[in-house]
Amino acid sequence: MPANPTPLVNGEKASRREQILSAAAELFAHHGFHGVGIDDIGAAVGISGPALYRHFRSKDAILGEMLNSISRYLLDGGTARAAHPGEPDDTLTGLVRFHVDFALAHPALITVQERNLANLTDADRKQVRALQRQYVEVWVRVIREAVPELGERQARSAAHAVFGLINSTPYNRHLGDDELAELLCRLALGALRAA
Amino acid sequence: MPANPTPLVNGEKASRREQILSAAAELFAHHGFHGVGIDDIGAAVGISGPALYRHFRSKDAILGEMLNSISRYLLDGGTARAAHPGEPDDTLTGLVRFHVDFALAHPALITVQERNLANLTDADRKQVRALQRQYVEVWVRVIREAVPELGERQARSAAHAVFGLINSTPYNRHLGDDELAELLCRLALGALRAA
DNA sequence: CCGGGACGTTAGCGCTCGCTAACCTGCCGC
DNA sequence: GCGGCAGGTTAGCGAGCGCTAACGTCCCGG
Repeated sequence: MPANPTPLVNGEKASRREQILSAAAELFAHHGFHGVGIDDIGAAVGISGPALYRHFRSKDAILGEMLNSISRYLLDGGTARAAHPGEPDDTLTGLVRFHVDFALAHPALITVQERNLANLTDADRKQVRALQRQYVEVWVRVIREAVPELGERQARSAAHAVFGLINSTPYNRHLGDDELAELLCRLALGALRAA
Repeated sequence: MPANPTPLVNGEKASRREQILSAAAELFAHHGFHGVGIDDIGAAVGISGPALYRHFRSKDAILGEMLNSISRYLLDGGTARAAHPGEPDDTLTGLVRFHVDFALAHPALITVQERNLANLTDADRKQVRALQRQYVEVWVRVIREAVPELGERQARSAAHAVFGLINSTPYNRHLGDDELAELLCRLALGALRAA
Protein backbone atom coordinates (compact mmCIF):
# COMPACT_ATOMS: atom_id res chain seq x y z
CA MET A 1 0.00 0.00 0.00
CA PRO A 2 1.41 3.41 -0.93
CA ALA A 3 2.34 5.74 1.87
CA ASN A 4 -0.06 8.56 1.06
CA PRO A 5 -3.56 7.52 0.03
CA THR A 6 -5.46 10.68 0.99
CA PRO A 7 -3.27 13.47 2.38
CA LEU A 8 -5.03 16.85 2.73
CA VAL A 9 -4.15 17.20 6.38
CA ASN A 10 -1.01 15.36 7.38
CA GLY A 11 2.26 17.23 7.38
CA GLU A 12 4.44 14.96 5.26
CA LYS A 13 6.47 16.23 2.34
CA ALA A 14 3.97 16.93 -0.38
CA SER A 15 4.13 14.99 -3.62
CA ARG A 16 3.96 16.94 -6.84
CA ARG A 17 0.28 16.12 -7.26
CA GLU A 18 -0.47 17.51 -3.83
CA GLN A 19 1.61 20.61 -4.47
CA ILE A 20 -0.40 21.21 -7.60
CA LEU A 21 -3.72 20.66 -5.87
CA SER A 22 -2.79 23.00 -3.07
CA ALA A 23 -1.54 25.75 -5.37
CA ALA A 24 -4.55 25.38 -7.65
CA ALA A 25 -6.89 25.64 -4.66
CA GLU A 26 -5.34 28.93 -3.67
CA LEU A 27 -5.57 30.29 -7.21
CA PHE A 28 -9.12 29.06 -7.84
CA ALA A 29 -10.22 30.58 -4.55
CA HIS A 30 -8.81 33.98 -5.48
CA HIS A 31 -9.67 34.27 -9.17
CA GLY A 32 -12.27 31.60 -9.88
CA PHE A 33 -11.82 28.51 -12.02
CA HIS A 34 -12.06 30.26 -15.37
CA GLY A 35 -9.89 33.09 -14.14
CA VAL A 36 -6.88 30.84 -13.64
CA GLY A 37 -4.79 29.53 -16.50
CA ILE A 38 -2.84 26.32 -16.79
CA ASP A 39 0.32 28.41 -16.92
CA ASP A 40 -0.59 30.16 -13.68
CA ILE A 41 -0.93 26.87 -11.84
CA GLY A 42 2.32 25.59 -13.27
CA ALA A 43 4.17 28.76 -12.34
CA ALA A 44 2.86 28.51 -8.78
CA VAL A 45 4.64 25.17 -8.28
CA GLY A 46 7.79 26.11 -10.16
CA ILE A 47 7.15 24.22 -13.37
CA SER A 48 5.77 25.87 -16.40
CA GLY A 49 2.54 25.25 -18.22
CA PRO A 50 1.84 21.95 -19.89
CA ALA A 51 4.00 19.95 -17.50
CA LEU A 52 0.84 19.64 -15.44
CA TYR A 53 -0.42 17.08 -17.92
CA ARG A 54 2.17 14.63 -16.58
CA HIS A 55 0.10 14.58 -13.38
CA PHE A 56 -3.51 15.35 -14.35
CA ARG A 57 -5.54 14.49 -17.41
CA SER A 58 -7.03 17.97 -17.72
CA LYS A 59 -7.69 21.19 -15.88
CA ASP A 60 -11.16 19.93 -15.02
CA ALA A 61 -9.59 16.81 -13.50
CA ILE A 62 -7.65 19.01 -11.06
CA LEU A 63 -10.83 20.66 -9.85
CA GLY A 64 -12.62 17.33 -9.81
CA GLU A 65 -10.06 15.61 -7.64
CA MET A 66 -9.89 18.61 -5.36
CA LEU A 67 -13.61 18.79 -4.68
CA ASN A 68 -13.98 15.04 -4.44
CA SER A 69 -11.30 14.73 -1.79
CA ILE A 70 -12.70 17.63 0.22
CA SER A 71 -16.18 16.17 0.19
CA ARG A 72 -14.91 12.74 1.09
CA TYR A 73 -12.84 14.11 3.95
CA LEU A 74 -15.80 15.98 5.40
CA LEU A 75 -18.14 13.04 5.01
CA ASP A 76 -15.72 10.59 6.62
CA GLY A 77 -14.90 12.89 9.50
CA GLY A 78 -18.54 13.81 9.96
CA THR A 79 -19.81 10.24 10.08
CA ALA A 80 -17.06 9.35 12.54
CA ARG A 81 -18.07 12.20 14.86
CA ALA A 82 -21.74 11.40 14.46
CA ALA A 83 -21.17 7.79 15.47
CA HIS A 84 -19.38 8.81 18.64
CA PRO A 85 -21.51 7.75 21.63
CA GLY A 86 -22.63 10.19 24.32
CA GLU A 87 -25.04 13.05 24.85
CA PRO A 88 -26.64 14.27 21.59
CA ASP A 89 -25.61 17.81 22.42
CA ASP A 90 -21.98 16.75 22.83
CA THR A 91 -22.10 14.95 19.51
CA LEU A 92 -23.41 18.11 17.87
CA THR A 93 -20.68 20.14 19.50
CA GLY A 94 -18.08 17.73 18.18
CA LEU A 95 -19.51 17.95 14.68
CA VAL A 96 -19.49 21.74 14.77
CA ARG A 97 -15.96 21.74 16.08
CA PHE A 98 -14.85 19.38 13.33
CA HIS A 99 -16.24 21.57 10.57
CA VAL A 100 -14.88 24.74 12.17
CA ASP A 101 -11.41 23.23 12.43
CA PHE A 102 -11.47 22.25 8.78
CA ALA A 103 -12.68 25.67 7.66
CA LEU A 104 -9.99 27.43 9.65
CA ALA A 105 -7.25 25.12 8.41
CA HIS A 106 -8.27 25.23 4.73
CA PRO A 107 -10.07 28.45 3.86
CA ALA A 108 -9.11 28.18 0.20
CA LEU A 109 -10.65 24.73 -0.09
CA ILE A 110 -13.83 25.98 1.53
CA THR A 111 -14.03 28.84 -0.92
CA VAL A 112 -13.49 26.62 -3.94
CA GLN A 113 -16.04 24.08 -2.80
CA GLU A 114 -18.61 26.81 -2.28
CA ARG A 115 -18.03 28.65 -5.55
CA ASN A 116 -16.92 26.22 -8.20
CA LEU A 117 -19.33 23.31 -8.13
CA ALA A 118 -20.79 24.51 -11.41
CA ASN A 119 -17.44 24.23 -13.17
CA LEU A 120 -17.17 20.50 -12.63
CA THR A 121 -17.65 17.82 -15.25
CA ASP A 122 -21.12 16.29 -15.13
CA ALA A 123 -19.74 13.04 -13.74
CA ASP A 124 -17.62 14.77 -11.11
CA ARG A 125 -20.45 17.05 -10.08
CA LYS A 126 -22.70 14.06 -9.59
CA GLN A 127 -20.17 12.38 -7.32
CA VAL A 128 -19.45 15.52 -5.31
CA ARG A 129 -23.10 16.33 -4.90
CA ALA A 130 -23.79 12.83 -3.65
CA LEU A 131 -21.05 13.12 -1.04
CA GLN A 132 -22.24 16.55 0.02
CA ARG A 133 -25.82 15.33 0.33
CA GLN A 134 -24.71 12.50 2.57
CA TYR A 135 -22.74 14.94 4.70
CA VAL A 136 -25.80 17.14 5.07
CA GLU A 137 -27.82 14.10 6.11
CA VAL A 138 -25.30 13.35 8.85
CA TRP A 139 -25.81 16.86 10.14
CA VAL A 140 -29.59 16.61 9.90
CA ARG A 141 -29.61 13.46 12.00
CA VAL A 142 -27.34 14.90 14.67
CA ILE A 143 -29.21 18.20 14.76
CA ARG A 144 -32.56 16.50 15.17
CA GLU A 145 -31.30 14.39 18.03
CA ALA A 146 -29.94 17.40 19.84
CA VAL A 147 -32.86 19.70 19.01
CA PRO A 148 -35.86 17.39 18.80
CA GLU A 149 -38.48 20.06 18.17
CA LEU A 150 -37.05 20.66 14.69
CA GLY A 151 -38.68 19.08 11.64
CA GLU A 152 -36.55 17.43 9.02
CA ARG A 153 -36.84 20.19 6.47
CA GLN A 154 -36.13 22.84 9.07
CA ALA A 155 -33.11 20.89 10.22
CA ARG A 156 -31.81 20.67 6.67
CA SER A 157 -32.21 24.38 6.15
CA ALA A 158 -30.56 25.05 9.47
CA ALA A 159 -27.64 22.83 8.50
CA HIS A 160 -27.09 24.79 5.29
CA ALA A 161 -27.30 28.03 7.22
CA VAL A 162 -24.74 26.86 9.74
CA PHE A 163 -22.42 25.81 6.92
CA GLY A 164 -22.70 29.33 5.61
CA LEU A 165 -21.91 30.69 9.03
CA ILE A 166 -18.83 28.54 9.51
CA ASN A 167 -17.65 28.88 5.94
CA SER A 168 -17.46 32.64 6.33
CA THR A 169 -13.94 31.98 7.57
CA PRO A 170 -12.21 33.24 4.42
CA TYR A 171 -13.51 36.76 5.04
CA ASN A 172 -12.93 36.56 8.72
CA ARG A 173 -9.37 37.00 9.78
CA HIS A 174 -9.60 39.73 12.38
CA LEU A 175 -9.24 37.33 15.30
CA GLY A 176 -6.62 34.76 16.17
CA ASP A 177 -7.41 31.24 15.04
CA ASP A 178 -8.19 29.89 18.48
CA GLU A 179 -10.42 32.78 19.45
CA LEU A 180 -12.21 32.68 16.11
CA ALA A 181 -12.74 28.93 16.38
CA GLU A 182 -14.34 29.30 19.77
CA LEU A 183 -16.51 32.21 18.63
CA LEU A 184 -17.74 30.30 15.57
CA CYS A 185 -18.59 27.27 17.68
CA ARG A 186 -20.57 29.41 20.09
CA LEU A 187 -22.39 31.17 17.26
CA ALA A 188 -23.21 27.94 15.45
CA LEU A 189 -24.47 26.16 18.57
CA GLY A 190 -26.37 29.25 19.66
CA ALA A 191 -28.08 29.42 16.31
CA LEU A 192 -29.07 25.77 16.33
CA ARG A 193 -30.34 25.80 19.89
CA ALA A 194 -32.47 28.86 19.12
CA ALA A 195 -34.18 27.12 16.22
CA MET B 1 -35.78 63.94 -12.62
CA PRO B 2 -36.04 60.61 -14.43
CA ALA B 3 -38.54 58.12 -13.14
CA ASN B 4 -36.17 55.31 -12.20
CA PRO B 5 -32.99 56.40 -10.42
CA THR B 6 -32.19 53.13 -8.58
CA PRO B 7 -34.63 50.30 -9.23
CA LEU B 8 -33.55 46.90 -7.90
CA VAL B 9 -36.73 46.36 -5.94
CA ASN B 10 -39.69 48.23 -7.36
CA GLY B 11 -41.93 46.41 -9.76
CA GLU B 12 -42.07 48.83 -12.69
CA LYS B 13 -41.44 47.78 -16.23
CA ALA B 14 -37.71 47.18 -16.45
CA SER B 15 -35.64 49.28 -18.79
CA ARG B 16 -33.22 47.51 -21.07
CA ARG B 17 -30.32 48.29 -18.74
CA GLU B 18 -32.16 46.71 -15.86
CA GLN B 19 -33.10 43.68 -17.92
CA ILE B 20 -29.44 43.23 -18.78
CA LEU B 21 -28.30 43.64 -15.20
CA SER B 22 -30.85 41.14 -13.97
CA ALA B 23 -30.06 38.54 -16.62
CA ALA B 24 -26.33 38.99 -16.12
CA ALA B 25 -26.75 38.52 -12.38
CA GLU B 26 -28.44 35.19 -12.94
CA LEU B 27 -25.77 34.04 -15.36
CA PHE B 28 -22.83 35.25 -13.27
CA ALA B 29 -24.30 33.53 -10.24
CA HIS B 30 -24.55 30.20 -12.08
CA HIS B 31 -21.36 30.12 -14.13
CA GLY B 32 -19.08 32.77 -12.66
CA PHE B 33 -17.99 36.00 -14.33
CA HIS B 34 -15.42 34.45 -16.65
CA GLY B 35 -17.75 31.58 -17.44
CA VAL B 36 -20.32 33.86 -19.07
CA GLY B 37 -19.82 35.36 -22.51
CA ILE B 38 -21.13 38.62 -23.89
CA ASP B 39 -23.23 36.60 -26.30
CA ASP B 40 -24.81 34.65 -23.44
CA ILE B 41 -25.94 37.83 -21.73
CA GLY B 42 -27.30 39.22 -24.95
CA ALA B 43 -29.18 36.04 -25.74
CA ALA B 44 -30.74 36.06 -22.27
CA VAL B 45 -32.46 39.39 -22.98
CA GLY B 46 -33.37 38.62 -26.58
CA ILE B 47 -30.74 40.68 -28.32
CA SER B 48 -27.58 39.15 -29.61
CA GLY B 49 -24.01 39.83 -28.59
CA PRO B 50 -22.45 43.22 -29.15
CA ALA B 51 -25.71 45.12 -28.83
CA LEU B 52 -24.89 45.27 -25.14
CA TYR B 53 -22.34 47.94 -25.89
CA ARG B 54 -25.19 50.34 -26.63
CA HIS B 55 -25.94 50.19 -22.89
CA PHE B 56 -22.69 49.42 -21.10
CA ARG B 57 -19.12 50.42 -21.81
CA SER B 58 -17.73 46.93 -21.17
CA LYS B 59 -18.45 43.60 -19.57
CA ASP B 60 -16.60 44.76 -16.46
CA ALA B 61 -18.87 47.79 -16.30
CA ILE B 62 -21.90 45.50 -16.03
CA LEU B 63 -20.42 43.72 -13.04
CA GLY B 64 -19.26 47.02 -11.59
CA GLU B 65 -22.67 48.64 -11.73
CA MET B 66 -24.30 45.51 -10.38
CA LEU B 67 -22.11 45.21 -7.30
CA ASN B 68 -22.12 48.93 -6.67
CA SER B 69 -25.88 49.13 -6.64
CA ILE B 70 -26.22 46.09 -4.38
CA SER B 71 -23.76 47.48 -1.88
CA ARG B 72 -25.38 50.88 -1.93
CA TYR B 73 -28.82 49.39 -1.42
CA LEU B 74 -27.66 47.37 1.57
CA LEU B 75 -25.80 50.27 3.10
CA ASP B 76 -28.72 52.68 2.70
CA GLY B 77 -31.27 50.22 4.03
CA GLY B 78 -28.96 49.20 6.86
CA THR B 79 -28.24 52.72 8.02
CA ALA B 80 -31.94 53.53 7.91
CA ARG B 81 -32.76 50.53 10.11
CA ALA B 82 -29.89 51.27 12.45
CA ALA B 83 -31.09 54.82 12.97
CA HIS B 84 -34.57 53.67 13.93
CA PRO B 85 -35.18 54.49 17.61
CA GLY B 86 -36.21 51.88 20.15
CA GLU B 87 -34.76 48.95 22.07
CA PRO B 88 -31.32 47.87 20.79
CA ASP B 89 -32.56 44.33 20.47
CA ASP B 90 -35.45 45.45 18.27
CA THR B 91 -33.08 47.42 16.09
CA LEU B 92 -30.92 44.34 15.65
CA THR B 93 -33.97 42.29 14.79
CA GLY B 94 -34.95 44.83 12.16
CA LEU B 95 -31.48 44.79 10.66
CA VAL B 96 -31.46 40.99 10.49
CA ARG B 97 -34.91 40.99 8.96
CA PHE B 98 -33.82 43.54 6.35
CA HIS B 99 -30.84 41.48 5.25
CA VAL B 100 -32.86 38.26 5.25
CA ASP B 101 -35.55 39.81 3.09
CA PHE B 102 -32.98 41.00 0.59
CA ALA B 103 -31.24 37.64 0.45
CA LEU B 104 -34.52 35.82 -0.13
CA ALA B 105 -35.65 38.25 -2.80
CA HIS B 106 -32.35 38.35 -4.70
CA PRO B 107 -30.36 35.14 -4.24
CA ALA B 108 -28.48 35.64 -7.50
CA LEU B 109 -27.26 39.08 -6.44
CA ILE B 110 -26.12 37.68 -3.13
CA THR B 111 -24.18 34.96 -4.90
CA VAL B 112 -22.50 37.36 -7.29
CA GLN B 113 -21.54 39.78 -4.56
CA GLU B 114 -20.00 36.96 -2.55
CA ARG B 115 -18.06 35.34 -5.38
CA ASN B 116 -17.08 37.94 -7.91
CA LEU B 117 -15.50 40.80 -6.01
CA ALA B 118 -12.13 39.75 -7.40
CA ASN B 119 -13.30 40.21 -10.98
CA LEU B 120 -13.96 43.92 -10.56
CA THR B 121 -11.84 46.73 -11.94
CA ASP B 122 -9.51 48.17 -9.35
CA ALA B 123 -11.55 51.35 -9.14
CA ASP B 124 -14.85 49.52 -8.84
CA ARG B 125 -13.50 47.12 -6.26
CA LYS B 126 -12.31 50.04 -4.17
CA GLN B 127 -15.76 51.61 -4.22
CA VAL B 128 -17.60 48.39 -3.47
CA ARG B 129 -15.25 47.47 -0.67
CA ALA B 130 -15.74 50.87 0.90
CA LEU B 131 -19.51 50.48 0.83
CA GLN B 132 -19.30 46.97 2.23
CA ARG B 133 -17.00 48.08 5.01
CA GLN B 134 -19.43 50.81 5.99
CA TYR B 135 -22.25 48.29 6.01
CA VAL B 136 -20.28 46.00 8.29
CA GLU B 137 -19.64 48.93 10.61
CA VAL B 138 -23.37 49.58 10.85
CA TRP B 139 -23.84 45.99 11.93
CA VAL B 140 -20.97 46.16 14.40
CA ARG B 141 -22.51 49.19 16.07
CA VAL B 142 -25.96 47.65 16.32
CA ILE B 143 -24.61 44.31 17.52
CA ARG B 144 -22.55 45.90 20.24
CA GLU B 145 -25.51 47.87 21.52
CA ALA B 146 -27.67 44.77 21.67
CA VAL B 147 -24.95 42.46 23.02
CA PRO B 148 -22.72 44.73 25.10
CA GLU B 149 -20.33 42.05 26.34
CA LEU B 150 -18.90 41.67 22.83
CA GLY B 151 -15.64 43.39 21.90
CA GLU B 152 -15.38 45.24 18.61
CA ARG B 153 -13.33 42.62 16.85
CA GLN B 154 -15.59 39.84 18.05
CA ALA B 155 -18.60 41.79 16.86
CA ARG B 156 -17.04 42.24 13.42
CA SER B 157 -16.30 38.56 13.14
CA ALA B 158 -19.79 37.74 14.31
CA ALA B 159 -21.24 40.08 11.69
CA HIS B 160 -19.34 38.31 8.93
CA ALA B 161 -20.46 34.96 10.26
CA VAL B 162 -24.09 36.05 10.32
CA PHE B 163 -23.77 37.32 6.74
CA GLY B 164 -22.58 33.87 5.81
CA LEU B 165 -25.51 32.33 7.60
CA ILE B 166 -28.10 34.53 5.91
CA ASN B 167 -26.41 34.41 2.53
CA SER B 168 -26.74 30.64 2.47
CA THR B 169 -30.14 31.33 0.91
CA PRO B 170 -29.12 30.29 -2.62
CA TYR B 171 -28.54 26.71 -1.45
CA ASN B 172 -31.54 26.69 0.78
CA ARG B 173 -34.82 26.29 -1.01
CA HIS B 174 -36.40 23.41 0.86
CA LEU B 175 -38.77 25.64 2.80
CA GLY B 176 -41.31 28.21 1.72
CA ASP B 177 -40.03 31.78 1.67
CA ASP B 178 -41.92 32.91 4.73
CA GLU B 179 -40.96 29.91 6.83
CA LEU B 180 -37.33 30.17 5.71
CA ALA B 181 -37.24 33.88 6.49
CA GLU B 182 -38.47 33.27 9.99
CA LEU B 183 -36.05 30.40 10.56
CA LEU B 184 -33.08 32.44 9.34
CA CYS B 185 -34.01 35.32 11.62
CA ARG B 186 -34.25 33.00 14.62
CA LEU B 187 -30.93 31.36 13.76
CA ALA B 188 -29.16 34.68 13.24
CA LEU B 189 -30.47 36.24 16.43
CA GLY B 190 -29.82 33.06 18.38
CA ALA B 191 -26.23 33.04 17.16
CA LEU B 192 -25.64 36.66 18.10
CA ARG B 193 -27.23 36.39 21.52
CA ALA B 194 -25.12 33.31 22.29
CA ALA B 195 -21.89 35.17 21.53
C1' DC C 1 -39.86 64.99 -46.24
C1' DC C 2 -35.93 64.35 -44.37
C1' DG C 3 -31.97 64.44 -40.95
C1' DG C 4 -30.43 62.28 -36.93
C1' DG C 5 -30.30 59.64 -32.95
C1' DA C 6 -31.49 55.28 -30.52
C1' DC C 7 -30.94 50.60 -31.01
C1' DG C 8 -30.23 46.74 -33.43
C1' DT C 9 -27.47 43.54 -36.86
C1' DT C 10 -23.20 40.70 -38.84
C1' DA C 11 -18.21 40.27 -39.87
C1' DG C 12 -14.12 40.00 -38.17
C1' DC C 13 -9.74 41.38 -35.47
C1' DG C 14 -6.49 40.22 -31.97
C1' DC C 15 -5.64 37.80 -28.04
C1' DT C 16 -5.75 34.19 -24.71
C1' DC C 17 -6.72 29.68 -23.41
C1' DG C 18 -6.58 24.47 -22.91
C1' DC C 19 -4.21 21.07 -24.82
C1' DT C 20 -1.01 18.24 -27.98
C1' DA C 21 3.31 17.18 -30.28
C1' DA C 22 7.90 16.64 -30.36
C1' DC C 23 11.85 16.63 -28.03
C1' DC C 24 15.36 16.50 -24.03
C1' DT C 25 17.45 14.84 -19.69
C1' DG C 26 18.50 12.15 -15.51
C1' DC C 27 17.85 7.95 -13.06
C1' DC C 28 17.27 3.04 -12.22
C1' DG C 29 17.16 -2.06 -13.21
C1' DC C 30 19.06 -5.69 -15.69
C1' DG D 1 26.01 0.58 -20.43
C1' DC D 2 22.05 0.86 -22.23
C1' DG D 3 16.83 0.80 -22.71
C1' DG D 4 12.99 2.85 -20.82
C1' DC D 5 10.37 5.59 -18.02
C1' DA D 6 9.27 9.77 -15.20
C1' DG D 7 9.02 14.36 -15.63
C1' DG D 8 10.38 18.28 -17.55
C1' DT D 9 10.88 21.78 -21.96
C1' DT D 10 9.17 24.88 -26.14
C1' DA D 11 6.28 25.52 -30.31
C1' DG D 12 2.04 25.80 -32.01
C1' DC D 13 -2.97 24.28 -32.99
C1' DG D 14 -7.86 25.43 -32.89
C1' DA D 15 -11.42 27.44 -30.47
C1' DG D 16 -13.54 30.99 -27.95
C1' DC D 17 -13.31 35.40 -25.95
C1' DG D 18 -14.16 40.77 -25.56
C1' DC D 19 -14.70 44.28 -28.43
C1' DT D 20 -14.89 47.35 -32.77
C1' DA D 21 -16.41 48.56 -37.35
C1' DA D 22 -19.64 49.18 -40.62
C1' DC D 23 -24.05 49.04 -41.73
C1' DG D 24 -29.44 48.79 -41.42
C1' DT D 25 -33.93 50.29 -39.53
C1' DC D 26 -37.34 52.70 -36.97
C1' DC D 27 -39.10 56.82 -35.05
C1' DC D 28 -39.62 61.49 -34.10
C1' DG D 29 -39.12 66.79 -34.45
C1' DG D 30 -38.96 70.74 -37.55
